[in-house]
Amino acid sequence: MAPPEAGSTGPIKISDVALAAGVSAATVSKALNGRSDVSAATRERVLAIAARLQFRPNAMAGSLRTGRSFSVGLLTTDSFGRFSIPVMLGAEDALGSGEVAIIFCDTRDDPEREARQLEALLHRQVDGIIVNGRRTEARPPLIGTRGLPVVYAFSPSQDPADCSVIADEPNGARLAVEHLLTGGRKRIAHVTGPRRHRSAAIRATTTTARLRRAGLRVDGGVRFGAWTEEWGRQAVADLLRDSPDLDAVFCGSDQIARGVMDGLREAGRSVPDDVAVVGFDNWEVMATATRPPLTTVDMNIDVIGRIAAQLLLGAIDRSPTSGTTVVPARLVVRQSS
Amino acid sequence: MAPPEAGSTGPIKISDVALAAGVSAATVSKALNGRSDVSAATRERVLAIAARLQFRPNAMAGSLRTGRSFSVGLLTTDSFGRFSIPVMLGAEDALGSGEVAIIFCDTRDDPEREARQLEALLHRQVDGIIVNGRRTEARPPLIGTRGLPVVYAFSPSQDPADCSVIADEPNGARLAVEHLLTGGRKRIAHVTGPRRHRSAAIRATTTTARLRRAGLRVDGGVRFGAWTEEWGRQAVADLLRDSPDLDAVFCGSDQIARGVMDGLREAGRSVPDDVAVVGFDNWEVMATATRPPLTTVDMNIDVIGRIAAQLLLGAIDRSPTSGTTVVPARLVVRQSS
DNA sequence: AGACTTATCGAAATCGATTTCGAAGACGGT
DNA sequence: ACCGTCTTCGAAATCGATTTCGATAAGTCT
Repeated sequence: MAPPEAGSTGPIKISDVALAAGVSAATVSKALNGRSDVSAATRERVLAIAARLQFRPNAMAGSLRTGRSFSVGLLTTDSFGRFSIPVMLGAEDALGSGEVAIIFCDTRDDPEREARQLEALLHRQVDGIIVNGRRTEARPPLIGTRGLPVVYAFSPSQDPADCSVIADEPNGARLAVEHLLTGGRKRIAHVTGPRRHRSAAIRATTTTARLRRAGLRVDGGVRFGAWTEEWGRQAVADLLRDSPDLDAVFCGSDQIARGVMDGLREAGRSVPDDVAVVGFDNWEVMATATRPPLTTVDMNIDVIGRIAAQLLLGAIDRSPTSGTTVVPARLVVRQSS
Repeated sequence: MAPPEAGSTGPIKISDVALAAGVSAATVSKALNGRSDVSAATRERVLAIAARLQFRPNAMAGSLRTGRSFSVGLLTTDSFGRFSIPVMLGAEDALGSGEVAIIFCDTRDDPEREARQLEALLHRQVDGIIVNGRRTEARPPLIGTRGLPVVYAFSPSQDPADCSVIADEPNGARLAVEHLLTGGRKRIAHVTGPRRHRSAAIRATTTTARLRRAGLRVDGGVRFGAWTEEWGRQAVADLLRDSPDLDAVFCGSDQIARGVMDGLREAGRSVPDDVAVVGFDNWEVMATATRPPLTTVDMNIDVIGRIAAQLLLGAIDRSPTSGTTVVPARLVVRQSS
């Protein structure tokens, strides 16, 4: 019953289909790709046989012809995946989940390794590259890309002419402060990361400015420290000593917020009744584990990934975008405010 | 001075190098690949010119010839990256960081999507596939892989003949219990995840068995619940009521351990003086943020990824491995025990 | 019937790198 | 001087799918 399947070695090639259908490989190709000069009867027969044989065209042969590999590289310094995973998921959506493959490369923060990975991606003829990092500091642009489209996601390029997609951190900080102001809070403190981190500096500056516009000051002054719970606990202890009647704390990260809330609880302050707390990052595992769950700023990193991928596709299709695209943040309100 | 670089359109091909060197493409190929029938003088000249032109052989042409794409798919249901990222990093190491590319595919837990992703990977002629999930429950094997090498990492296949690499959870649980016993603890409780989760069941069974071997019982009985801090807090409150003189809690996850430690502190018990706590997962961000830092079991997921990749490479080289490989866990001792 | 259009198909070239195999030249030995 | 050997190189085939273009057959029109 079963036909001899034409030399059963290896995967099915177009010539196998052609042989089984009694036509040439050219006709099979035209039938499968909807070209016009094939009769309806032949087309149907070819389609049926191709389906029965589970024929899958060899992507590499096509790529060799077209010069497009239908794959992009994702070069990231974020080994933990905190920022690279959302970028990747967003990009995957935009790239048609399978249409264009994402090749993941972790540089482990080693420039030499990054150069090697880039070399490998070029060798592999990727159609474009998304560069990602866990810092919002601008990073040195890739060198030696030889005209290949590159989009920087989350961590922008130092060259403003490059195509970068970043989070709107000032907007995020403003959303948080305005939310607290709307809730009637007047004595708002700010605990954040290291002063030298761009993210910390920007969020602090924006917070200070927005409060001044409301005729207020950062209660207790901006507290720079580390992105850790430990620092959150310590900072809130200091704050409660220096300005005991604060009624809100805006934190530079969810981890800090966690420490702050622990500190407040241990000091006998209730959240949100006595003190409201707002975080930054919307790191679900942190924000939903606090007591009560944490109101926080979400930078929409998946959207950044999606837009980066869209811009990359545009650049691949010869309509490159230059400059920086800013993605608005969003406030996720839970019970801590 | 600069030679005309032979029709400056697009990337450098081997024929461009051949033209510039005044030899044939065949000779260039042999020179670059260290074949023997090229004179030393010619080889050096070709090498110099290829370097000057920054020639990079087209990987797709080679793949078309050899039938190998030098890429593998990583098909995962773990969108959060908690388990897929370490697997990916380990695999990247084993795959020579760039030699073999990793194509990341997230199935979003949707079987239909998984089938599409698989189809795309096959179409792309990947040399093999690593399947990953966030559960340790056995999962249905991939169907329609047509002889392509597949290795299941962390989340094994239901078919015991498939090649799976999993964590040694019983070993992990034993390490934790023995560590507590060595520390002189006698009244050891166990708080873990949902009873229907394989991981929870295995860890509980192993814990019970190991304690019995020491002539002890699980203090207060195994407490099944959820993988959350909330559950950890609640469970420890119950435990302190039911068996107030417990001196250790082994937790099924680091998140539970966090809740347990918070509960203990609020009940006035000190860790580790009054009660020792051991977690499971070594999720750094959790384990290092507790007070004091958490002793916990590390399943060596990166090693699982590395071994999975090695087995996959073996299978690609026609020496397939069948059956399940178990990777030992390791105890990371911090200050909570 | 002869000229012309249209529909349908296949042979061959193409993409870029590699490999096989034959050709040509250099050289040594008798 | 002639034959054989060894070295060095290049023409051509190969991988698989697509596309161009020419060939053939069928049908249409005067």
